[in-house]
Amino acid sequence: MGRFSPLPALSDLRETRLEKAAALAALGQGPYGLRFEPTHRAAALQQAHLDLANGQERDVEVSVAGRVMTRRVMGKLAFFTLADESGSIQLFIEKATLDAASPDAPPPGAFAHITSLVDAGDLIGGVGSLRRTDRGELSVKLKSWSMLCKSLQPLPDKWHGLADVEKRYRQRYLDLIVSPHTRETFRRRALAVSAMRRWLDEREFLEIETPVLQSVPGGADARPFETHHNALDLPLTLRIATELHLKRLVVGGFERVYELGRIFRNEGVSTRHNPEFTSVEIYQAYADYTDMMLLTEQLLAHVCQQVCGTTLISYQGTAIDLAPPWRRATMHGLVQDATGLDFNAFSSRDEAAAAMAAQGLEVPVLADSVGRLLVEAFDQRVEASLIQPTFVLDYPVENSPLARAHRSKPGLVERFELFIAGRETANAFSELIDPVDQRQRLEAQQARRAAGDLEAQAVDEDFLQALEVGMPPTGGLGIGIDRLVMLLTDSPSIRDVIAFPLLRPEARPATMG
RNA sequence: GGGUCGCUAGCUCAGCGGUAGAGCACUCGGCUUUUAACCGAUUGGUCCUGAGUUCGAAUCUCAGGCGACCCA
Repeated sequence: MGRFSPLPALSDLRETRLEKAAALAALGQGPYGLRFEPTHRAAALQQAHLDLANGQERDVEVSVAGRVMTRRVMGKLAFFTLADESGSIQLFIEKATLDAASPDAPPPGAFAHITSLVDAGDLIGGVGSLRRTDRGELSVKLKSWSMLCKSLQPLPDKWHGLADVEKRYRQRYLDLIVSPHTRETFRRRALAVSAMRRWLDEREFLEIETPVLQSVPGGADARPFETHHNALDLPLTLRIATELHLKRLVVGGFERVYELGRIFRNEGVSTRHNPEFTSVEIYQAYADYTDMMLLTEQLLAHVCQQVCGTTLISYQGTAIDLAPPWRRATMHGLVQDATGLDFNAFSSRDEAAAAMAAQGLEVPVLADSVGRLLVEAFDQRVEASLIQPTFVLDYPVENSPLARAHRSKPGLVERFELFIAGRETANAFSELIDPVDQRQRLEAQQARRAAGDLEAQAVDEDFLQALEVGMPPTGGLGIGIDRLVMLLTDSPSIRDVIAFPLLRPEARPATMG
């Protein structure tokens, strides 16, 4: 039993539909058809018969299948709109034609059956010739039809569609049935993901799946979901990143690897966050973060071109140009431009904090170093302003425990994050491969963890062991697929690009408990 | 976590202290060129839940639930 117990009024509607299903069964045609072979999809038919003039017929036999979206019945003539995945086409249902072509139908005949037993929402198949009506609507002039699935539930309002945002997420199937825009969003998402995989595969990147269940979560600053393995009596967490396992694969000799898959972070829900989301992480041996910048530009411009047909897109009314090359700027430079503060000049955390406070910036207690304050200042004053694609370079080492120390700037690491439309969209490093340095960095993280920072990373001994065996210099990159798809589909909320976003379970009346 | 807004028929919404409403959908009747078809009639309600104020609450108050948006 589902969570949606039918309300009394709804059961009346449902009851009538069940009665119609029974009537269909009594006519020898059940409410649930077997196979049906459509010769065409609606869009293909529309395309192929553009030349058919109004009021003209074309004596070809076609068959179509889909969901009845609207019904207009007038005496001895009826028009149904039939929608399939490609689009829709009208059924021209004439009593004389249909009854003559279906002599087997018992009285009162085939026309009476289709008009009285088929509701909006039902899936039917139809066979007939083509006719463009006087009003210019290409139609299948019906000779026979069959019920493929009797729907027991009413469709959402045919004019307003599904306006209730919550219902759109909870009953996504309804949203998909009535909202072409929603269908297009998920079609584009699939296109983006497959274009990305193809691009990587063509460049000899190997996709290797790594564990979702892990005993030590690592690779990102985030709280994990916790679970438990019964047979081993083992506490486990769901992965918060794929980084540490992909690096083990690089140690193992795979020089170009990636994984495109689901990540889980136990954090709040917002228009930009869903607890499970999709990322792709890409590792290339013998490369560094400058190589990853080039790769990012080319990969994302390619995906955008494939999905949108152009690299010039519009996001929430703002034009964004994804054609490479993209702006590159250091975090220090951007913060100085925005606030006038030169974080290279500060010699202590307190000095930086005082300067920030003087500029009206918030100073969180957890930000206990000049570097962390720099990132704070960036988040508060710069991030939202980075609309066109921008690589932000050279992060403080404190915030980047897995990135390699900068080759020429002390205290910094070779890292960039990509911002588009004011949002972090990608994150990359020259990977830290020095096992001794890595151990110290993770131990420092562990200490923060012990001090109460629940998002600080843990020491992963097995990973450190792998680094001791030796990992080639490597460039690593992570891209948030959901945020990318938001951009490519002009979607304001991450929930618009996740078919079934996490929602609190619906409240049930106490009596149902 | 904070703020604002929302929750009334299957759907979309109005009603804001005095008999629970409209359009669409459903059901019935009419209609051979409709496409939000049209015309007529009839159905359909835990007004999110609970407590309070009141002669009287969908409406006012408080608490709770769920959601949306903005902020952190």
